[in-house]
Amino acid sequence: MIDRDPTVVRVTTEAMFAGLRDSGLKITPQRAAIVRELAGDPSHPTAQEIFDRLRGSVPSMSFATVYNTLDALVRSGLCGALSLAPGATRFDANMHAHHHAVCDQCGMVRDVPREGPADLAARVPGFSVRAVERIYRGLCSECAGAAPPQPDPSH
Amino acid sequence: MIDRDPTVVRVTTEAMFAGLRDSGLKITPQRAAIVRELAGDPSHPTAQEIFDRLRGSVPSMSFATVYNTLDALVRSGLCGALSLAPGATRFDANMHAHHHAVCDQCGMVRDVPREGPADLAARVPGFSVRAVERIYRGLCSECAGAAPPQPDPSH
DNA sequence: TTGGCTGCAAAGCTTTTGCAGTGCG
DNA sequence: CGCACTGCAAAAGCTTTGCAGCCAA
Repeated sequence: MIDRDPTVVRVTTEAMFAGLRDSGLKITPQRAAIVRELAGDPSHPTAQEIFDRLRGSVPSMSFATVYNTLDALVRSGLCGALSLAPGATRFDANMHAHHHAVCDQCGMVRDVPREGPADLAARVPGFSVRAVERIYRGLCSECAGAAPPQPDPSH
Repeated sequence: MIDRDPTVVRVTTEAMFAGLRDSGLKITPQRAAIVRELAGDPSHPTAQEIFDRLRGSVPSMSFATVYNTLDALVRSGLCGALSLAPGATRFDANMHAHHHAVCDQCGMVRDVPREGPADLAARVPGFSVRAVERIYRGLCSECAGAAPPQPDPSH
């Protein structure tokens, strides 16, 4: 499920192109570059990070275009937008159902496969549940070395 | 667990004052007002909302003080900071272990009691899990009426 | 008394918007 | 060929910072 080998990247990229076409959206060089960058990066980059990486290869790329394109992808259901910690929104090309691990220290976000049956039997009175998402909070292996203790910032 | 009757508000307020003292922090009129406002509000207000509500009763209140105080409370483990959706951080005086329901439409955040055993047996390879948090995404009862369909932004 | 806190204001970061020109389909 | 998309720039929303004066302990 944490599958980011070249074949999967290609398949994901193709699926995003097809999805854009299906939604009646145009495939421009800028969008193609953003899609390729996102599909090939499992680290959940921010809009800023994507922009910075593409400046070299697509010099005319503008900030607004990155936001516009990511917004179009999210609206078409072709990628996910994650707001799991303070700071910029992160984007996720992995559209399989999965959870996330977030490092308290460095902010890293990693996919965590969903094991066992979905908790879609979930019922919350007075609320129409569409999806249940889990966030594993803690420390990534890099930060776990001699990390100072930290109070729980998320309740 | 969603307990916000006057008695609980008083207890929560007292606990926050005691916690501030224990952390060597001063209890100023501004901080007292912020603590009371937060303890009495189960709706997870933003810093802006708290500021707006206190403008009337504490005219000298400044924006930076609201942020400073909320930051002090979070650092001392006396309240939680929630980043569950795009937009401003929300604050939560409920420090019992619980989950959250987030409305896709209006952004409302509601506490959801944790039922059954904690999933603290959770294990993620290469990650040191401190807490597992669940987010129920969907529509609140108000938005569920004739709400236009919405693509899953967080899968 | 004094170090921490407040208020003000300015800056920083993230995201959105308006608009004229461009190019994909 | 037309309309969606792009780039630029400015603005809007959220949060942090610097600093002089004030006050809780």
